[in-house]
Amino acid sequence: MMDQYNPQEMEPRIQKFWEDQGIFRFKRDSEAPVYSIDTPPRTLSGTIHMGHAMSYSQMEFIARYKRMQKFNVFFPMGFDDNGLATERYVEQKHNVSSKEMSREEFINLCLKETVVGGMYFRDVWTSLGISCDWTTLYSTIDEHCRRVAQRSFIELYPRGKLERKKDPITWCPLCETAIAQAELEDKTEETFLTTIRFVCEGTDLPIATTRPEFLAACVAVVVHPDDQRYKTLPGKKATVPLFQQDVPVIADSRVDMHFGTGIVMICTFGDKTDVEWWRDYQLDTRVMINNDGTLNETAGTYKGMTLVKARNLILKELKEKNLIVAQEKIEHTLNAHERCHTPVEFIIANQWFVRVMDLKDELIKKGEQIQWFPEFMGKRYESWVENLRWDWCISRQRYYGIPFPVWYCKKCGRIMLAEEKDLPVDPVNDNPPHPCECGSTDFEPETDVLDTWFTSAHTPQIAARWLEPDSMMDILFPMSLRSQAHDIIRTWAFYTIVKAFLHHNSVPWFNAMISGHGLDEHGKGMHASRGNVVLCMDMVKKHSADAVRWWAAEAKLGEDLLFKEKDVIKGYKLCVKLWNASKLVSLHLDSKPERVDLREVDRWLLGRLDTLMKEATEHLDNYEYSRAKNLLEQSFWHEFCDNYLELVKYRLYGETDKGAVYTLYYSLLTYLKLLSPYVAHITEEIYQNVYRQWEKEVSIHVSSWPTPFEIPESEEGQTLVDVIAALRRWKSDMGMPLNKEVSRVKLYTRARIEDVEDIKGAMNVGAVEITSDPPTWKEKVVKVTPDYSIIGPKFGKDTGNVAALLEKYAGDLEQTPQLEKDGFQLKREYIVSIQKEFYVGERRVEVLSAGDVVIEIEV
RNA sequence: GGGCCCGUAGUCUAGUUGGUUAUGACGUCGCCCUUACAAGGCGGAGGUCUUGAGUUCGAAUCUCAACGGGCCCA
Repeated sequence: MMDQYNPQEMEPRIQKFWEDQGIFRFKRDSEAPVYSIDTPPRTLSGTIHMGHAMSYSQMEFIARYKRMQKFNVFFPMGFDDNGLATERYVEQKHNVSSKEMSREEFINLCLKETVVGGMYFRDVWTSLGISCDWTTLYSTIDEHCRRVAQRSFIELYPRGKLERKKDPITWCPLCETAIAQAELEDKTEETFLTTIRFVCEGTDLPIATTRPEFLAACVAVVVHPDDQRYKTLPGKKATVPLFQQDVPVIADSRVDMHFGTGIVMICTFGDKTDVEWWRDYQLDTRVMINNDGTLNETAGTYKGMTLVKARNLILKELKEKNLIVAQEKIEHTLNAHERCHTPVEFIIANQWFVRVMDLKDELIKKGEQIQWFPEFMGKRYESWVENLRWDWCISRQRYYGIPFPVWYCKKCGRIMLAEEKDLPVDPVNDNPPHPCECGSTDFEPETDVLDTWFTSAHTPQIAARWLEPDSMMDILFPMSLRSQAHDIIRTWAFYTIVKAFLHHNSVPWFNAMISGHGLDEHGKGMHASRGNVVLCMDMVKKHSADAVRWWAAEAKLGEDLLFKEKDVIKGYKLCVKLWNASKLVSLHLDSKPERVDLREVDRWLLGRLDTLMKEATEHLDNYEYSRAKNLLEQSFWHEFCDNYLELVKYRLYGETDKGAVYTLYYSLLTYLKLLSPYVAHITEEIYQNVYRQWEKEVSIHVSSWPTPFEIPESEEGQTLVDVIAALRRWKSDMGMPLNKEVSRVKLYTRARIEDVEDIKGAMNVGAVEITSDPPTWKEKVVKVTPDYSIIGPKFGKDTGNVAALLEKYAGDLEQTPQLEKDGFQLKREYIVSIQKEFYVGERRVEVLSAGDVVIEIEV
């Protein structure tokens, strides 16, 4: 029996039921086709807010839908607790610094937080009803993941795909580690553009720069080859002020002639383009900064200073020596580390790289083999790969990560890799497998750790237990779907494609569903620092998990969704409506109904549902869950509740109408199934209460996705629904109860109406007459409402007379837009409304229209 | 500067293989506690579909340009 909708009691009970029944377990031995999802492992951040709730809900809708399509759905879950994100979280939470504790101690603290965080995540996802298979749970620091990452390393190195080189890399001075190109973000900053006087063979050369502190590291100056001002310069030497080194003048068309003076200085290394030009022209290297950000001997008298301090002193010295030509304030964009927003520097150091620059063409081809939703996201991937200028740096000078399986021979410098049987290893604590070829047993362990992405690029393989005795790679890889947000196309998506290509010569997944972000009500990302975080758990407790999920389903694929609490409330209202409609239906079901002859209105509803099923299915097949949801919402609320339920009620009281019961049973079941991927709990509860006794599947979520009844949409049914709706509106306007008796109704129409029982029954009409003749009423204007806001100012004291004339000639004004009467110009627009009465002989009737039908009501 | 996405009532939004009167919700105003539901029902007001040009019998929809917003990369 259905009482009241009570999500607080019901949802946890339903979640426990799902878990107890193992509804979401992947079935290894099943014959059913597999649908696998490469899910994003959550990083440890201490909170799960509505943005996270949105993105996980979206893949969750697809998982539930595919399950009902009878796929054996693999929906794994993992935690990405390895790496900088965790380190920073732990440092902040415990107010410690990784540099001030022992490596061991810090790693243990991270591991402890990982366990705490993991439990929290599981609680939140469970309370939201995320239908992942918790038996698949992994963490990117666990033994299997360490083995996968290290195994990838020892496989790729001998194949020449990895390289250790002393090369410029982007360096985060705050995190004190190398980072990859993909981890940079743009940051706009206001700064000074200073024009400095260089000298070239006796003449002055004005060079504009935003970083005068890099003068000591200047190795070349560049002009545009077409720049008439500097036509003669390329090939000559320029002398750098203060430091007096001579540098070549180069011509390159990448120089913006119109920026500054049109001459650019190249330093090793002030920014990314410096590195690129240094590479292209094989320029000298004058490294000026140490890894701690201070200056070295190249900076001469500025040695030992920080960049900021040196900058001020250099500017001062330039000014004193009259070497500054101009200075202006400008906005410019620089590169910052996306995790801490610190502007990056460029240093040269020994680091490990994955050689992705060699693979660009093939990686673009792989991208083309993946179907992207929305389609344009594929172009984002492609343009990222096309524009790549750096190999992927995978060395991180951190602690909490997966170690490189590498030692270096102290005697001959050879690189020693771990052997596969020993993985995972920690070279700091473990010994190399055998002595070096040179005979030495004296080794230096690699103390850097691998970039987190080196591991999380393997999420499909990790979830599929690659290389383990229980590997499911053969049935799970490539995966069916990757679901992620667009901001990590250049990291997670890209790296995953790289790894799948290198190890399996394959795409990692066939489809990629790229979502937007869940933002706060002003369109800003949710961050603790902004104080705008709305926790998923709070909204679930306040409004129900289904309400939160309904909100999440609002987001169009690929687009951002703003959090507005009233939209969550909307989800709650839908649940209440669904609950109450189901309650009404359930009161009239006492057995599984047999198929019987249906009335036109029944055929209308089932025909509409057929269309709905086809459209919703098509949308879901294209991952357009929000379009399917919109159609469902409108059909359920308006067609089912407002129209069908209202007009079928009269058939439910008294003797059982088998057609009505049949239609209600299957239409409600269909709506429940179609809605179940979204509002998963309430649909399960109703299924269990109402349908489980007659339907064989243990849960609605493993029942079959509905298939059409193959009933064509009924035109006559549509006409009847329209007529009944018009009569309902009319009664409502008249302030009549819906069941108030109407003695007679006459329909003027050419539409086919053969059966008027539903009009009589639903609207309590004594007799219904149908004619295809045109109506022959006499019209009588009973009330004219003039627009006093127009005629008042216009006619002044004559307003009253004009109002009377408007009333008198209202009928004529309907035929012609204006008339002159008694010296007044009367216009149709002076009238707000004309109320008419219609008469058949002396009998007054009400007249309504509904589609092609004109309705005459005897009153 | 390059690439991509977007512009529809006060707000959010549907509709984009061209086809009558542009969808729904929130908000607002009015009426109604009709036995599933007042977190409900019915109705009203509110739109130059950013602007301009083009293609067409016909454009929110296609083309071009402009303006505005967003994201990514320089």
